[in-house]
Amino acid sequence: MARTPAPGTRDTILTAAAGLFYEHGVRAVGMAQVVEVAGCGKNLLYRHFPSKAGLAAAYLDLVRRERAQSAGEALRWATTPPDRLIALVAEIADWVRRPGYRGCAFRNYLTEFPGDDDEPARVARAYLAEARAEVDRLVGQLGPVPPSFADRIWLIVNGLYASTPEEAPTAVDWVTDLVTPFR
Amino acid sequence: MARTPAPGTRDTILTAAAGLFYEHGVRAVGMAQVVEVAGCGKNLLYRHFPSKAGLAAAYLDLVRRERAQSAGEALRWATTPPDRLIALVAEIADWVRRPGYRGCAFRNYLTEFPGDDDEPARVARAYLAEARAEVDRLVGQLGPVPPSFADRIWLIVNGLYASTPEEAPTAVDWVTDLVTPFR
DNA sequence: GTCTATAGAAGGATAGAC
DNA sequence: GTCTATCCTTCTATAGAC
Repeated sequence: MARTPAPGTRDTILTAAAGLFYEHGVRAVGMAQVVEVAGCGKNLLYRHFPSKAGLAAAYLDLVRRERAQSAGEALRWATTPPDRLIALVAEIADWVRRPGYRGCAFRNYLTEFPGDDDEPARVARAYLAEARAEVDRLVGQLGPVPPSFADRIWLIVNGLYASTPEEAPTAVDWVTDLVTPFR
Repeated sequence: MARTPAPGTRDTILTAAAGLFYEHGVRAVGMAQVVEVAGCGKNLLYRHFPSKAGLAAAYLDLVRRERAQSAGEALRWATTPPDRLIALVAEIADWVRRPGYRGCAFRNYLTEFPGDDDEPARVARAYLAEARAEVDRLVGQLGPVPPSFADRIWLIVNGLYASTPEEAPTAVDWVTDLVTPFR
């Protein structure tokens, strides 16, 4: 009889790769390093993922799902558009303040592979476009606002992703100030 | 007499390397590529620069000098602290809107080599610390401001570096609004 | 002839892919 | 584990300017 495939292998490999990719950057991490941390053989890695780009795409998609779930929970109890905007920025700030935060995974990938249009780059760009669209949507529900309002919120979001843990609350306080007149 | 060494060789190599490093990222560019674009031999490259890290450090230092000169010219005619803050952000926005802009070279390097503490990383971190200190200095000269004022200006600056050319004016307009009461 | 420059191969390490 | 390719770096061979 052949050996039964372990059920959680793909997740084990993906979790190991995600941690390494985020901490050191995708380019800096080799496939050998991934299999070492994952504790599996190289053939098993290539059975589950077609290439390093495929593994990177799965890594970014994992982060996307984690971010979507975390944002969904944070926005669950915020019902009005201003409260939802505050909650959205506060959730990002919580992420920035988590130990080991090393910037936005999607922006980091696009910095590491500028001009590329492979699968992980498309995942990263799609996430950023969707995040921007979410800001536009919430600002549109705010009521009558100056034409630059959404751009300013997005500017704060972009700055927040580049912030240190100590600077993160500044963004939340500022967005709170900006949307409070609409509460 | 022996053949006279070409005078501008170091600058030629450095300019070629800087263009490649900024456009594609430091990790993505090989020394052979630098040699090819510079139009020189590998011997000459390693005679002028000790290693790839040394070349990367010289690249970041070149950008630092370019940025310092550009900022110096932009701030020359702005005498009051609020005008100088506006000019500082407007100069960055001009940089962002230049064709071929691919983010802040210093932040990009630190994203490509997280955790590293080699010479180019130190150049990058020193530049960012100095830029933040400059903001703090100018805000301190504004007069009595809320305690978060400098953090908010810095948040805009960080967001501006991550902006598209179309979004860049938002940052300038906002800073103008923020400092106008102090003019 | 002497020095510098380029071109290219070689070494040693490490990468991704099978 | 192996195979191929590429990385950075060094070294050799050769061409060209003085």
